[in-house]
Amino acid sequence: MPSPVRVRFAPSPTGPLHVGGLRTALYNYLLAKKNSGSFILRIEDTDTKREVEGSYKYIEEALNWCGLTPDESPSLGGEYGPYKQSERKGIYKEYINELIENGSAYYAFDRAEDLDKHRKNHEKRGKTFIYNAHNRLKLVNSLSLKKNEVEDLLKTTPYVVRFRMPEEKVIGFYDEIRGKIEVSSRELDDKVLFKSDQMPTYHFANVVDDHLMNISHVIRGEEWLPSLPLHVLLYKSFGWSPPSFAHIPLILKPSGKGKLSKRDGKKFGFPVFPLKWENGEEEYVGFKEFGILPEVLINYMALLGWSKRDNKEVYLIDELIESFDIDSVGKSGVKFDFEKLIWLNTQHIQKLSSEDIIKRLSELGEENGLAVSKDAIDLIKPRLDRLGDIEIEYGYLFGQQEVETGLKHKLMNDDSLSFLRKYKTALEKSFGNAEELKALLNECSTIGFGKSMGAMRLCLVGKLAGPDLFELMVFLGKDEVLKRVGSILV
RNA sequence: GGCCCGUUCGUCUAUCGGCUAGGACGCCAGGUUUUCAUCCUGGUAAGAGGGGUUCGAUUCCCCUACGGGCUACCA
Repeated sequence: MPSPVRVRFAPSPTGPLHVGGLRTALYNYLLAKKNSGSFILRIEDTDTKREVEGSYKYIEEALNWCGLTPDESPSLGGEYGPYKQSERKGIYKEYINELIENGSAYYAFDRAEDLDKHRKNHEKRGKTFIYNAHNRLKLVNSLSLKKNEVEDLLKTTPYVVRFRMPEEKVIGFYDEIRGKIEVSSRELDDKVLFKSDQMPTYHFANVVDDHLMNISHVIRGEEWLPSLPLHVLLYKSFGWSPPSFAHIPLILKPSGKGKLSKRDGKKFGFPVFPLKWENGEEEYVGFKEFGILPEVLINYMALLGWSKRDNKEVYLIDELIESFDIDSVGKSGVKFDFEKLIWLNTQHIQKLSSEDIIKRLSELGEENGLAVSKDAIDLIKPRLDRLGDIEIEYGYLFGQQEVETGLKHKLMNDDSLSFLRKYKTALEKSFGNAEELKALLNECSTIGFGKSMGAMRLCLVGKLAGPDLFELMVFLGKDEVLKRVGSILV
């Protein structure tokens, strides 16, 4: 029987969850669910200085909103807890000692300033300083010092624990997406595993936790690929068998260079976070507030870097779980395409019933007191591309709108005004269904059907847009229609 | 600078040695809708460059270019 699939999403609480992180979480989730496995949320808060208040809560809420609910997490608990690395300090201490004892790691006492100096000196000579087999005996550590010196220093000075990288060794490893990769250990350095504040670094905590939590597959961003050899060596040093690894490509800016960053949202005019994020001066609108459906965000993130041969584009989460496979994930960085997200949103919205849309709107708290009736949604659904700003975009459904002055000058002449007067009088006497209203307009029209509609539309909507004129009239009702026509006649 | 990863229409992608290189978004044109949107039809547009291997390369190999990542007691 194969061992169960257990995957983890392991963000640092250094700010809101961004789309890259969301996609990593999604791919992990899909792999877990496809294999009836577990999806674990682990918080990697080993750098206390960079921790941002509210991040954890945000990450959890964002995952829940998207439907990527973990099976085990800091707040849910689970058999393999604690799920916050800051609460696992004792565990790391125990395991780091094991590595020191078996000779895979050693103490180092170099001051940060001294190492910086070395780096700068090397740089000046066009070289790179690496803390490795070539240099470590010239530096201050338990490999270069005598035993009693080390013992003294351990009591008096801060120290770190470094990995003892083999001098010359080809490290081969396998990535599910990229295949076989080989690196010479000569290029690698003696990475710090344990910091002087007694906290582990990412590399160490990550390996220990993945092993202890019985993680079967590690799916993470491509930025970790260069440190994979180190991680593989760490597993070896412990005598553990490593999980399988898949490094997924990064999400890039829509245009220009580099990774998608939180500033890009403002720059390009779209959200980059699932939910609203406020932190002091910072304030970002999320996809949720913008009116993107959570299932659409998920659908789009899945498609960004992954596809099936069948050309299918519109997926529900269950279909994704069914179809997903890690080796169909692309290798190259992908640019975020907001237009396509909006298109997908439209597609999903059209599949919802008007009742569903109203329910979604009320969940969003979309506009308090705004009475979005089923009739209103029926009217605008085909042109609904997002669930945000309905009271602005379709304000004419809920109250009279300012008439665009340019159009007013263009369309409102003596002829059209006299038509409107005539139609208004007729409507006062008889205001029937859409069909009848249309016939009535035809009767009253002195300026041609098209122009008459234009004039009416301008009165009711304020611009030349919107749903079918006669259905709109029925929706607004006699009084409102007469009021709006009346106000333009004044 | 060093190391690692990548490179098919503007964008997301299909193709796992036989290609008239397919789909989707966008854009353009036409049709339906007496507005707009929806919808339908059609069009636009791609294998970074150079060497190999091969009967045949987008597919395999090498070089170059470009893009991205890493190079912290950050993750």
